[in-house]
Amino acid sequence: MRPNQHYPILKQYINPINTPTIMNYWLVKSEPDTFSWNDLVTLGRDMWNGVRNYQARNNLMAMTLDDLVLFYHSVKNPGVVGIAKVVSTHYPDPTSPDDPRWVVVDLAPEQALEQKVSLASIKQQPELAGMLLLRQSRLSVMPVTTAEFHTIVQMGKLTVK
DNA sequence: GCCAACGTTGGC
DNA sequence: GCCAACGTTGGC
Repeated sequence: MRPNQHYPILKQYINPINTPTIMNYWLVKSEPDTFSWNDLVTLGRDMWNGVRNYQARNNLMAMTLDDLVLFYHSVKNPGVVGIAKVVSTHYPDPTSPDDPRWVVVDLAPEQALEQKVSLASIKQQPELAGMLLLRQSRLSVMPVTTAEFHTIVQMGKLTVK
């Protein structure tokens, strides 16, 4: 994936003045040993399956097409490593065929951060003190505010001109 | 490897 | 409805 290949699209999304529709921002966690950002890049698209928590499930169900999603590596050197995009809204999780409670969305890689935004640096950034990530450490799918999204993107060296 | 946080289960 | 026991997640 060429680093700035998608930059013009990203710029459109993260500039509130030019945003064509209401955008939602999210954060999803994955243990890189299980499924990493590079795995998503390699696949080009992935079904985000396996969520078995109601709060996380409700967040998946609230995602709309083209929402941007911070991709967070948990456990090992935790931090945000990339930006993904919602390319399919929720549908039943095929990995729980006998349990209709659970859903998936499809995600595609949008843009790798130039620099990982570590959990430690998030904790040190006063503007991010209110992040749900810091208050509810076990939640794996969560909303992110527009301001928080901007801050993370800038910390990841994807500054908007 | 340890432990805190927190969600779920099941006894009462 | 309460709560103890237990399992899982995730930071350190």
